Amino acid sequence: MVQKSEPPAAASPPKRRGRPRAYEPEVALGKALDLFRKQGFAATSLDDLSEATGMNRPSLYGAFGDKRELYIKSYQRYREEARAAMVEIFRQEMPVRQRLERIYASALNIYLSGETGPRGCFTVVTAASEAVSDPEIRAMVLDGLSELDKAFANCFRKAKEKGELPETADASVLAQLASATVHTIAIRSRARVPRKDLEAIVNGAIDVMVGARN
Amino acid sequence: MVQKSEPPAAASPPKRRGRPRAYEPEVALGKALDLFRKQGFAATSLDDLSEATGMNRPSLYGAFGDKRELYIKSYQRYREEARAAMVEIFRQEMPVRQRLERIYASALNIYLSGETGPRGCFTVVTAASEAVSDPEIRAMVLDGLSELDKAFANCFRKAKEKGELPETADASVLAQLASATVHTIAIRSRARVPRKDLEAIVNGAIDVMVGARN
DNA sequence: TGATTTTTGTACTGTCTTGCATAATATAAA
DNA sequence: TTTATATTATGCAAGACAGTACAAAAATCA
Repeated sequence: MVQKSEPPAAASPPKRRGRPRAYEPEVALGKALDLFRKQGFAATSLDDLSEATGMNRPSLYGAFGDKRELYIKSYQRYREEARAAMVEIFRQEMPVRQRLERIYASALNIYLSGETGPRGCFTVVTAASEAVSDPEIRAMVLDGLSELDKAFANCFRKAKEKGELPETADASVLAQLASATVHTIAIRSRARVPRKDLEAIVNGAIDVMVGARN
Repeated sequence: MVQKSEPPAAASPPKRRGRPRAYEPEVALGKALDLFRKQGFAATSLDDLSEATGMNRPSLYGAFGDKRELYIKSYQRYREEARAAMVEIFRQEMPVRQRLERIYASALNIYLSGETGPRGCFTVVTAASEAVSDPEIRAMVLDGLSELDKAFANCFRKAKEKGELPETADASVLAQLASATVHTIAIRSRARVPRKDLEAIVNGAIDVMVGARN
């Protein structure tokens, strides 16, 4: 029930009035995200979240609002992390094949990590569950799906410009295949398909998308 | 709370002793499946199931066991239906492209139907949720995933034999792409991506897999 | 008709759940 | 030292939940 009683230790000590927080919101949100990813929304109780974050229930409400709001904030955090990883991979110049390999390696690392089981893709997990009945969550999931599509489309468009792909290649069709490959490994990782099988799927898909390695 | 009070009306009236059932197990299981697909395991209460099936809770227990057993039986029912649809499509001889079109059309019909929202693919939904923590359910999901892979692999192998695909085509790689396409439309359908977008994804994928239509 | 069997319907138990009210605690400001 | 403020911790209230016990009901069999 204690997260780490050290004072914030942030760069600027803000000299806040009142009793100091016993938690760091960033850390707590990360813990909540981990739990939601593992168990889903409905199967995760506030007591579970309280234990995982080291915050008691009233503090959770004060910091993040009710369970649904906490879920939404957890999802936004997830998206930020995923986007950061993507941006990092897109910053440098490199051949398409290599870029795709990096993207899928990053995705596999994210999906397969987790102490008590593979964490999978939170967008996919949320699409399968809460997105159906909650319009606001659904809108976020749709945005997440299309962000991935767009990133891949961009990737293939650039490759065409650089002459790495034939002029006849359809960037958006390839992008949807690339997204589909992400989705299939996200699903399979949840069912604990071994990493090497997932890597084989990725390699086969890359060969089809950009041509087999000479 | 009443499913239809008519007597079984089945082909052979079995003359069972005791008070007759007020429900038909097959019908009730179908209703339970519908609800589980829509809401998932954790978000579905026994009261919900009781209302949907027209059976009261004790009858549910008597007929199907506890909630988890009912979920498992619902999933098995789903698989039987999915398999029946597949077998039907594989019975007749036809070109690969047409067979793929039929398979995806059938999948889309299953995923998009549902009065209160798209029902999606129960294998995918279950993989994302219960499969992580429940080994028995996970085993069933893995079986479902590989059954689809195998069906597609068979389809492509036959196509190679008939000369519809080049000898260099890798049936198992194509099969995993075909499965990935099923998974991506299953996910997207849950986020209520419009049917025509899903059809575009399917058509693009088919073109990549078996070559664009002249 | 009465006994037997099977299922239904009601009600109950104990646990878990969410959300909040209230008091105790720890800090800064006056 | 006192006061104001922000947070923690305890605990409560109302309801949802899973699962079961038990009596009433509806059929067959003797």
